[in-house]
Amino acid sequence: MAERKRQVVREELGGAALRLLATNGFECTTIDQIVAAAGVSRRTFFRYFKSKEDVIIVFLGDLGKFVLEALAARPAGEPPGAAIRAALSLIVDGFSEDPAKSVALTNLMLGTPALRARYLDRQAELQAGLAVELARRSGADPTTDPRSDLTAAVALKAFDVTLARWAAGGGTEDFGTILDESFALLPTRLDR
Amino acid sequence: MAERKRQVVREELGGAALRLLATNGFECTTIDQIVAAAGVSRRTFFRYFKSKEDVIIVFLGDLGKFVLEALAARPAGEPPGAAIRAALSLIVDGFSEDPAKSVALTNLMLGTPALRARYLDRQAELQAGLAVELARRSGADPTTDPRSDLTAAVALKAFDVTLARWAAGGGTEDFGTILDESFALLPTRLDR
DNA sequence: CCCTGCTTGACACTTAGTGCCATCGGAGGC
DNA sequence: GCCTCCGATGGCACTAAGTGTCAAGCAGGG
Repeated sequence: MAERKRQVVREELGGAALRLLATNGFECTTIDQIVAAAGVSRRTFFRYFKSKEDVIIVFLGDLGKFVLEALAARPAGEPPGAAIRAALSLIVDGFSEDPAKSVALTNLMLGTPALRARYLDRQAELQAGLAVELARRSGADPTTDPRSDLTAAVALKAFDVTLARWAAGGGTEDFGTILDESFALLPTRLDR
Repeated sequence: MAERKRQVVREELGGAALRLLATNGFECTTIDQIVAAAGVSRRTFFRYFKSKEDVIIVFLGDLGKFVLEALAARPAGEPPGAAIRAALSLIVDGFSEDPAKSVALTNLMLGTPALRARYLDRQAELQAGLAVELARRSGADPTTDPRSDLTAAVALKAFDVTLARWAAGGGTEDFGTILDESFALLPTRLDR
């Protein structure tokens, strides 16, 4: 009940922030503007988000967790590249639900230094998670063998390249298709 | 003459900042402390550095430029992986000049979220630069062909893994050797 | 000697982010 | 129906990062 209410405020705040940030840019939008639009106090904002960046970045953390779960659920015999590609489908589907919003968010994130930096940091975290999962699947020791780490890095970079290209094209191309292309063009086949 | 003086102040400021940041941590060190140690005013600090993060991050930009120049100077026929590895020797040498300081700096950077994020952003910039240079060497069109981008990403990730491992080991191992190992363990050979 | 250009310090101001406390409103016990 | 407890909120004060502005100091050059 209280939980429900909290969720409402969170969405109101997130929605107002997203709208303003996408319109005015990250640096030019102040938290006072956001809370005014959402109808709560400044102090309340910081009870829902750790920082201004956090409004945009938080959901990436959940997304990463879902991808990790998806990877863990892939069949054991599947090659690493295919497994990661499949796990990423989750994000691909998310994007196609509301392409316009996804493109706006992506451009905001990739176009704002502070946000881009945070995005990369989150991605590095995900990469580490993927690496331990890949190591578990292959039976390698991730502390001494960097191969799974490198494989995860390569796969995520393919995703990165795809994301940039997709957003640059305004989201008109099919994300899944470009992603497959990127994986195919990888300077390795990621099949072990 | 004025230029000389400016350089002195810059080094004084950078040195004081580095010492304090390494000792007290990034968040716990205030700019007031830094300028007090360096003997200049708060305002002057911001005439030399854009932000607190900048003190640590600026030199990465120069480093990146040097690496790009080094890559451009490699013989045309050399495979991409070998060329990048060779270009990175520059950084390897820089590290071995003062290992203790390098390790401290690395740990500070990788251990502080804000700095790590900026580091990754700089690295992404370098990656883009490497990609256009690789494309130029291979005659590919970087706007449509993501292969050079992916190759650069893979190589830098090998560097990343190496850096983390080297810093974790306290800088006792030989950086160049671990870097070679990482490149050898890459899930691809980067030879085209 | 004075003029010019550059660097610096001081002050004021905006904004992000945090700690603290008073208040309000709903859920449940009597 | 009333009281109580608890979580959410708002307001206030405070620290710290940055930025704009201006006046003073300090070179070198005519």
